Amino acid sequence: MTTADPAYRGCRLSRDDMAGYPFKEIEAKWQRYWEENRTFRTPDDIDTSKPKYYVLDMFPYPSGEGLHVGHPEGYTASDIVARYKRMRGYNVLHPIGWDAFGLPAEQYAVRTGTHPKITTERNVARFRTQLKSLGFSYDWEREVNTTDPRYYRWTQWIFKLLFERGLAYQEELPVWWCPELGTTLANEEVIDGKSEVGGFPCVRRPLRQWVLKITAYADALLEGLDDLDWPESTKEMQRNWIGRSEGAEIEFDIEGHAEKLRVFTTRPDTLFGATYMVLAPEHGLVDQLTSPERKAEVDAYRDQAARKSELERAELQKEKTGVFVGAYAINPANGKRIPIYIADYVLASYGTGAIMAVPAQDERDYDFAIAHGLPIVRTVEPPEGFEGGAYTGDGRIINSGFLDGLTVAEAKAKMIEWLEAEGKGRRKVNYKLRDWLFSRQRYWGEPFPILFVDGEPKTVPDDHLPVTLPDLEEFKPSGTPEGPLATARDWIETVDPETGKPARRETNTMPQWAGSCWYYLRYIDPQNDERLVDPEKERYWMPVDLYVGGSEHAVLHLLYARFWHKVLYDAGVVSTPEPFKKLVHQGMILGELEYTTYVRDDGAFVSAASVDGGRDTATGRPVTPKRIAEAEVEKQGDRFVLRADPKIVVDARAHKMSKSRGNVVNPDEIVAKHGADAFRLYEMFMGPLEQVKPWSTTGVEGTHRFLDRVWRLLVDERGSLSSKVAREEPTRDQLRVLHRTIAKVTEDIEALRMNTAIAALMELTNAMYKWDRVPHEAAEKLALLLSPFAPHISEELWSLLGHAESLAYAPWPEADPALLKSDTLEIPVQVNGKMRGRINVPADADQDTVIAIAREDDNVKRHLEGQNVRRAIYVPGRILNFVVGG
RNA sequence: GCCGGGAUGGCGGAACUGGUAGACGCGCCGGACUCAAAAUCCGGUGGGGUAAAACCCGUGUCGGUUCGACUCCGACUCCCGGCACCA
Repeated sequence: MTTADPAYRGCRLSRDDMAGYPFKEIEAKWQRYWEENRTFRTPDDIDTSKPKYYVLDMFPYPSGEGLHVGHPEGYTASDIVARYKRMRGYNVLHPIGWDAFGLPAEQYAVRTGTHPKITTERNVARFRTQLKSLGFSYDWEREVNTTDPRYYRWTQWIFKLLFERGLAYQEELPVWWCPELGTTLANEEVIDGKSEVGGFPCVRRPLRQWVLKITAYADALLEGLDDLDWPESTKEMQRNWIGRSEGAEIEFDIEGHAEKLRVFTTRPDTLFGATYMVLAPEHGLVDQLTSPERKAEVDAYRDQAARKSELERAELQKEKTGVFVGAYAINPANGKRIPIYIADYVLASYGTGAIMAVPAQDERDYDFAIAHGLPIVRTVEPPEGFEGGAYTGDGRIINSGFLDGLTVAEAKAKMIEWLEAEGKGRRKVNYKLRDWLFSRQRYWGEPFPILFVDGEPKTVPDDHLPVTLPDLEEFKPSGTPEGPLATARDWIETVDPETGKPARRETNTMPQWAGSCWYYLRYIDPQNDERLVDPEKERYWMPVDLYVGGSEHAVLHLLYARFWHKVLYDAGVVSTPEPFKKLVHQGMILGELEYTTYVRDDGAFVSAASVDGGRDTATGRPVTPKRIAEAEVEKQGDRFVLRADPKIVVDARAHKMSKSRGNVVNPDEIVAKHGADAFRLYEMFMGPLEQVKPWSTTGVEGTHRFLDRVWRLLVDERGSLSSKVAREEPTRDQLRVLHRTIAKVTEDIEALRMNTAIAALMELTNAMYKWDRVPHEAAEKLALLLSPFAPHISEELWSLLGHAESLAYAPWPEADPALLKSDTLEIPVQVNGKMRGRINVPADADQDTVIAIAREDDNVKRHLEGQNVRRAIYVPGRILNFVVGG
């Protein structure tokens, strides 16, 4: 680092803001210093003998709204760790970039005609300014942007790799088609039959699509989870999403037909109890199996099922509908004829799209059997007194021939053995995970590096990458399943560079997930035009040591990224099987706590306890919610009531921030009013990082006040170092407080407990206010400890304390264990587990001494008076408990 | 319905392996400074009780283990997040 330019040091700190320290000048000054001195630049040629730490933030989508207060929460936590690790001597990689492809920019383009590139540039510029204003220690020279052709060239390169490895294929698939958006959507972008963006109705229709074979990695993705330091809930969500289940595939003969019916079951042990079969309405054999006299009914049912939205199918689940197709299958275990039905409670997309129904051991089958008068044969003996219909627990096998008397687990194994010996079935593992629909009919996404030559797809040669997006005049979705790119004739019609034959380009583009699947690799080597990432650099920096981002990405982004990473690992491009070693989700920040009353149409207040569905339950008349001030309510028992009329219960809760509710907090305003340091500090002080927590305006004022106190402790009215700061040795007591704080802050940062680390710094400051003079050393340590949290003020204090260089690489203070202990201890004394007094004892006092001192305490003495002390339990240094009585 | 997380003062939260419940901050109350206000500084602040103490109650509910439980065990209530006919 270069010596601070006198221009910075001489920066006049204006005194017009009498209310507090001059944070505006300080923050602007240090942001400029860091930028001009490239303080947080992580060089390409690095001393690799030093340990590394890769701290990654989930990069933002640069929306037109700008940053919201949720972004800086995770970003501040990771920045604290990055700054801390630098001071501990690590090489730190702490980058940021832009996930800038996506629907909003395209929709904006449709509305206004503004090219998404323009919108994106504008939004990125705004985000960049906002992030810089918060003092994050990113290496800005490593910024990546998924919409930059130099970046998406490598996204395309990875797609080629997937294609060449047989992991990308085309298929006619029923996909969600949204007429309003004029595009298809992935399953996860459709909620209850409506588009996630916009809430427009969607229908399913078949379309030629690119699909990635993520199912080939299902087991690897499942097993890889075990060793990851990730939130258990997220790992569990991924496990459920993959949905591995073990069982058997069984073949049923069909009476009078050559075809066999294959089903998947996790309960092969119950085969003897299979009394009918069900096909999904979409199943391929339905037409063949339907008898002429049943055809009308079956067709009607299928039509009806096809028209039902997912929502309706889900909501009508109480009633199990279905129709008999007029054919029978033969149960391979007992040779019995069992009827075949179609019913929409069987999903076409899972397993084989057909099931064997065992009503005695499956609730859904039981409901259906009852509704359609089908036989129910128990094959597992329920426990005595069992009242329900289907029994799904363990027990002894009955009515099952050669399985009788076994447990469920034993019978499963034996049945599979039998099926395999008889050639009627086999062991089988099934997954809920489906292959990943990877194409979108949009403009603002990565083009596929694919040419169709003679109707066959082939990849574009590497030296012709990237395939760049053509500039369009018109961004409207064509309204047909062909995307907007279909209108770019000159772009589509091209020549295969390898054969010279005419070729057509793929007009689909990749989904937004593509760019975010591998961006963490590009940060390592962002300018490399020869390779995706230099292998040597990759080996040094990977894996990501800490990844911070929202839990809304718990499944999709994090699963897709792991999938790509594993493919790259198998291809030898990366050196680790998993990309993200430790993962943390920041909790959502809600709006300020609100008190809400309900006002009836006649103007009367209605108690929140008797409001349901927007109506007063007593009179049935409509009510409107009305927000009221905190001063108007008081707590009574476990609820809040109106102060003026305690019969009226008031709702007290914090809501998600939303424009419609008008409770959105704008970070720019907070920074302008209280400064970036106070803002960062407050975001961390609110509570545990992972927890959902409500915003509080007075809370920010509190952290601002704390920084004012720190400033006034060390700086006088003229902006110079206070005369209280003295070149003198700290006393033993001062050292103890100081070193306890060092130990606490260090442990807390390591464990990401930023809230308690800040509390410790506040305690230290409170203690220092009681000192007559502040030893220089103590002031320095305070500045260093505070610097990861509130870097600007800390740098300014550090500089006032006589340092010419930034503290960004100053060694982190070490706690001396010898200084943590005090000479005397305060020991709480209990009698029969109840607190009766406190005594002061020498730190090295033995049990007998402690007991003797305790017996002298007046209050303890009174409780021991005339009592028989049966035991005295002394936990050294912690507590003493007398057990008395008969 | 299933899976995961949670419930502690007026509010956000703290209490690490069972050992002083309520750190720290907000809010509120009182005092100092000021003509006054703001800002700042000092003190108080779970509920009851007392002149002050003592003492009693208190970590969603009920029960258990223990010298001792916010913490461990069992049952339950409510809240938040996710999945949801996955055979």
